[in-house]
Amino acid sequence: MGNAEIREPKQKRSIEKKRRIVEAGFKLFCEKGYYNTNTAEIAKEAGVSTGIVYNYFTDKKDIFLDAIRQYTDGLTKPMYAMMKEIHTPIDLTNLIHQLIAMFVKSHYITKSAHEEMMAMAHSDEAVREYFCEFEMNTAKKVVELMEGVGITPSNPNEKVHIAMGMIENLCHEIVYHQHDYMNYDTMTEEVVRAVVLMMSNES
Amino acid sequence: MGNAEIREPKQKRSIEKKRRIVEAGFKLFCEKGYYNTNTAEIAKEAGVSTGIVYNYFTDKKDIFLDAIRQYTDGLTKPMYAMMKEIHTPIDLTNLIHQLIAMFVKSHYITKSAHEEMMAMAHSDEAVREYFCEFEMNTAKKVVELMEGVGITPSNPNEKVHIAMGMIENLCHEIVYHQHDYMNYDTMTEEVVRAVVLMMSNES
Amino acid sequence: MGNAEIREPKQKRSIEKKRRIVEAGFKLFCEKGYYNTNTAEIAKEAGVSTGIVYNYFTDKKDIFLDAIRQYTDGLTKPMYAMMKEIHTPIDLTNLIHQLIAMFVKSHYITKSAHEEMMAMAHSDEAVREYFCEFEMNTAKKVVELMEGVGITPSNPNEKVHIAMGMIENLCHEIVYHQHDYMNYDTMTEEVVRAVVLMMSNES
Amino acid sequence: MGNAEIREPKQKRSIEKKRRIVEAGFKLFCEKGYYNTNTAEIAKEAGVSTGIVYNYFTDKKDIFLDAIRQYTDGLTKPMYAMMKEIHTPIDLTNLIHQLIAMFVKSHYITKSAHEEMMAMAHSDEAVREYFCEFEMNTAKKVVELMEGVGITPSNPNEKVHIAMGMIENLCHEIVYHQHDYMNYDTMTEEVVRAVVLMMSNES
DNA sequence: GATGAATGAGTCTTCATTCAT
DNA sequence: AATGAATGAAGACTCATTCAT
Repeated sequence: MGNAEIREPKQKRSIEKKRRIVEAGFKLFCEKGYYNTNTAEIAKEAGVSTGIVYNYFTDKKDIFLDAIRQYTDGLTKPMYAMMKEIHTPIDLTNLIHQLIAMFVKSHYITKSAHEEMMAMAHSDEAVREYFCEFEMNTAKKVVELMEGVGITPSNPNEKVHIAMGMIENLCHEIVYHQHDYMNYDTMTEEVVRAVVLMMSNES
Repeated sequence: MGNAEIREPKQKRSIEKKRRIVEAGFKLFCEKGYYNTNTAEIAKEAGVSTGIVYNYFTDKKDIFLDAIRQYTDGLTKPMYAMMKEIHTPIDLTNLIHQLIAMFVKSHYITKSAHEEMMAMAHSDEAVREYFCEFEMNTAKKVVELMEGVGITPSNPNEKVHIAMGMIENLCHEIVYHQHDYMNYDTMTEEVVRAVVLMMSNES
Repeated sequence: MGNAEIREPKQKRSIEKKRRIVEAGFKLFCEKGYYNTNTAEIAKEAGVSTGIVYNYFTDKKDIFLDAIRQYTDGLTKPMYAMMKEIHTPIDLTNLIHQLIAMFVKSHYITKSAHEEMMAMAHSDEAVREYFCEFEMNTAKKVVELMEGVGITPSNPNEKVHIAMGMIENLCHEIVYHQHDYMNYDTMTEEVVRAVVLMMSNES
Repeated sequence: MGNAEIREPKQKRSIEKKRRIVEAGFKLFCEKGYYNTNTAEIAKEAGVSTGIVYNYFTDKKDIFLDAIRQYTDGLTKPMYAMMKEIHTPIDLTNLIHQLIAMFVKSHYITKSAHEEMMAMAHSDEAVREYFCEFEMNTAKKVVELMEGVGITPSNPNEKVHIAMGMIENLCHEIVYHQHDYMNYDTMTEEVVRAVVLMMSNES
């Protein structure tokens, strides 16, 4: 039946249009959630007609998948860039601080993309797979980069995973929850300390 | 809306019926997500008619709110119970291990309730509020209990929050992601070590 | 996902409602064709809401399938009934005349159901299958009935098929085309004569 | 609508392009039906842009009308050619056999064009009219040709119509339905016999 | 209290047709 | 003449909620 062909835009204008749709979708998904955003809104936000969306994406979920690709890239690219700049000797404490600052900034930008992605991962195999691979790749990359600068803890995979989770949680806390019985500077200090301690435990 | 009165069931049979609806909703929300579960399914799973659901709940979201109440209770009650049993002197390492084991068990039961809840928190003020308060109360309670058994780290609020986040992440990792490049026993060891180290840092 | 359950109505009122929907669909499909009839129109014509249609049918095509079932039943039932009444000795000429009269009447009622069905058979496997089986069963039944009254031509299957086709064409001609350069009484006479001749050719 | 002028192409290249579009449309309509074929597919199959289609045709239905013109021409031209070659004395049996062979061949080529056309005739006045006239003209022409070779049955119009219908049905049966309880050689024999008998009945 | 049939607004998606280039 | 990206109206189907019984 529907052999609507999805064109991978090569023209500059088309690329730009596709980008605008993804961006619009991403923004709305984050603000209101996937299921509370309809395609008409996305199209309107992107400044295009509803029909054209389906020239670039197979369906609504396809927009979402592209959106989380953008989100994860936005998260990892600056991290990798930062870590490539590092040269020994390293002040690990300082480095983690910088990483956290960077992540917090990303979180402010990407808003609630992460939770939305996690939630989608329940019911959607493609999202789950993407997310799982993303986590793995990121962790591996970080382990590599750490090795490159002489940080070689025992159980590096596990530690990196734990540390990334802690940082992730911290960012969320800072960006969203704003529990007023906590001091976020203090919390950050504690996270940094814990991560540094963990990574210092040489094998 | 209208003047549909939501009755708080006093009769035993009614209480039981309401409980069954919440349980059915909880189960299905976890399995398939809030938006992929419809009220007819919930009613069927609960063994009641679709109409009766609206005698006990104002709307679908109301079921969800009750469901997450059940989820959080299921999470915290066993924890509180366990911690009340503790008497000094404490083997903190062992205690954390036990806590993790307990959480993992809860996670296996409650499945993906947590992510679903987080995702709903975006678009729904009531959910967000509930969740925020829940986290705060739990953390405070834990701090209290810790004090009671003589564990008094510096920045207790922040540390408890961080530790709970780590344990939460660990559980998720164990229950869902199954990254095969990681050893979960090792990961657990590392989490326990980090938490113990953190909590041992007396003020 | 959608496990919308199609209920086979047992209640009198429900059966009546399902019947009304099929009838409305049948009428509109015949008048305007399958693709020019939308579900809202069917619902309106049946005097029900659009939603309720999907309680009784899985989709639009399901209505169509039921409609053609009704059409074919309407076609064959009176034929079978008539043939059962026959007792030897037979006036074959008279019988064929009666059959044609009956079919013409059915065609006036069912309008263009037949062509619509044939057209649908192209693109839809279920329709094709149903139609093919229907033709076979009808032909076999007719052969049987003929044997029962002592009409035993050579190649009965083929002849019955040919004869039914001729009668079908004749009916269509009479009901729809109204070519004014032809005399339909004459045409009928000729069809009857040809069929009688064919069937008289004993094996 | 508008003032979109449909140009009747005079240029060789344009004529060729229009022909390609009709051919593509015809092919796809037959394969998948009118409503399951979209203009983009037709354009692609024809190797032209979607836009150019509307330079040669007012709308989608216009392509269809041209396509059935092509279909009917493909059907009648070889028939007329064959009948012109005939000289008395005639072996009517043999002639009908040849005609059937020719029609079957046409049917294999044109696939399901006929049913599609019939179905469209319901909802579209232009199609109905075209088809009605086509049938009439063909029948008249056949009667003429028959007279030319000395075949002059009583009621020639009616008989030709009936005979053409029988042959049409036979072809469809052979090409599409493939009922395996029938022998198509036998069926063909019977059709030929019936037609010959009918035409031999001189007035 | 209980049922489940009924409602109809809302959603994703398609596609004939147009138009800027 | 030609392109193919863009439009937007229309349609099939879903589902939270209501209400007659």
